[in-house]
Amino acid sequence: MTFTLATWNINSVRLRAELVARLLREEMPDVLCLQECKSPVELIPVDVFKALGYSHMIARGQKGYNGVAILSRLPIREVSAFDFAALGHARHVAGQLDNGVTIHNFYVPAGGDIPDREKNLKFGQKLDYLTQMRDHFHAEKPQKSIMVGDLNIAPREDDVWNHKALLKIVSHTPIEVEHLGAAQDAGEWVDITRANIPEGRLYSWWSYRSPDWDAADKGRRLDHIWATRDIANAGHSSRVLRPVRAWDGPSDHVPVFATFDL
Amino acid sequence: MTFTLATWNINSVRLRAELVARLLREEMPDVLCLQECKSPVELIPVDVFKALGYSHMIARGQKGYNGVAILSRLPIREVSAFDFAALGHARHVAGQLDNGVTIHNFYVPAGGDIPDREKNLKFGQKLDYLTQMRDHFHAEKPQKSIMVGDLNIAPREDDVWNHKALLKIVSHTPIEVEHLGAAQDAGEWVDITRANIPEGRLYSWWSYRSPDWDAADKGRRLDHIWATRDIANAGHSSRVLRPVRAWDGPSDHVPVFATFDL
DNA sequence: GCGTACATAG
DNA sequence: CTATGTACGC
Repeated sequence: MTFTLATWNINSVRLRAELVARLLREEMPDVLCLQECKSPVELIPVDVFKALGYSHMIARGQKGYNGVAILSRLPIREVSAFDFAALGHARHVAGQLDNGVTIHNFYVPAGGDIPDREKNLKFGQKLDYLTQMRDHFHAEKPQKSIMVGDLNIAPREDDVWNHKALLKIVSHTPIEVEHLGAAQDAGEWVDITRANIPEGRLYSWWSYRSPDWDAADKGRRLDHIWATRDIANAGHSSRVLRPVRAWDGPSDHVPVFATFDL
Repeated sequence: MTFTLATWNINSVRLRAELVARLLREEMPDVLCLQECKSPVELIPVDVFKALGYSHMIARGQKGYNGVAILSRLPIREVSAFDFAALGHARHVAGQLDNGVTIHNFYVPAGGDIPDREKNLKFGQKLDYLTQMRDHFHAEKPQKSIMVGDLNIAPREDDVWNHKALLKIVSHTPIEVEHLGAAQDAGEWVDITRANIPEGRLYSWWSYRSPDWDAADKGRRLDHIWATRDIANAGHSSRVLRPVRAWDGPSDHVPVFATFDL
């Protein structure tokens, strides 16, 4: 049995419900994980997604910020919603499919502009969030699990357009990469995207501030799909849908896909 | 020679530049007077209007409020820009055509919610504005002139959907109607719209707050075209373009037209 | 209800 | 550059 899952920071699910619908129609993943829904759960336009066969949703929302949702063609039941670093933010939801596979959907704090926890509260919160993620996955070793989301960190040199220039830019600083790596190690997570596409530059985000994002190509790989060994061993393939960045009224992130042989 | 002029409170000329273009294309008035442009003059999209043959514009603007503009297919030179009641607002501009006809474009203050100058500063300013308008036209008797705009007063019983209910509602209170009448008398202005359409209810504005504006029809005639006797005597016809209220993303006002035999 | 401005977040 | 919330004006 083949299982396709996608993750996409949608930057307002209400404003871009039609873009979500287009992706569902064109790509038909079994599960789509969204971040930055920026909407209370009850205002997410579920009818649009139901009409396309996505009759199941689990989500956490708040008014203008954050928010995560898992849309699914398969039944899914909510199994957790973490609030790492006690921020009171809607940054995680997890569900389990009938086949026993657990899916974690994360939206890691962006961390502000200054990569110094003394000068920038948000940066400290980002590191704390990752530390608690590490501690959680250390205490409860995940199995038969997939974890996806906008982790707001591009860990590898070829995950950014200019490694050297970005070493002091939040999302690519060594301390963030270290913290993310610790969380990954704690859960023994396999980076599925890079397992399938080990070579070359790969980005999932391009800033809105550059109108020539395609030509300049100053991207970063902030959106990730990880899986536990048991799942990763069975075989998988990956795609990053760069063309979606050129859709009309786009998100600054593009969807990342993975297909698993379960 | 026939001369067609229109007045329209556009409620943001930048947001509705395409609606203005549609009106110009479909109706081709010689002159279009706009109010509530809500734009500095230099940010008005003049190119859109130039491309349709409206190569002349005179305007007064400010950042987020008020703002008046006269678009013209004929050469027009600015002859005045009044600041009655010294509000520092962009509420008037006047221009003269090569044939000597002067066109005044006014946006009279709305006056707030409470029709009492003791309790509501804005209401006092509205009355003061009209008093100074009266004094001006008393001192400088207009000739060969047309004056248009959103005067924010519906003077007649059949200019509102419910005369009795609106007697205490700003825009239809007796004191406002009196003040407007005094300004009209001072300039010996002829109400061209009502000279052509003397009978029956006639509205140019329907609130955004009523989704069923058409069926409920709780309108008011706030937008006017007046002319001095010399112009009025030569013959004219009038239209109020109610269907424009149903255009996509409409203003809450519709254009009022007059055609003169000059 | 629908504009604007400004602040905040990314 | 593109979102949101808030406040204000009409």
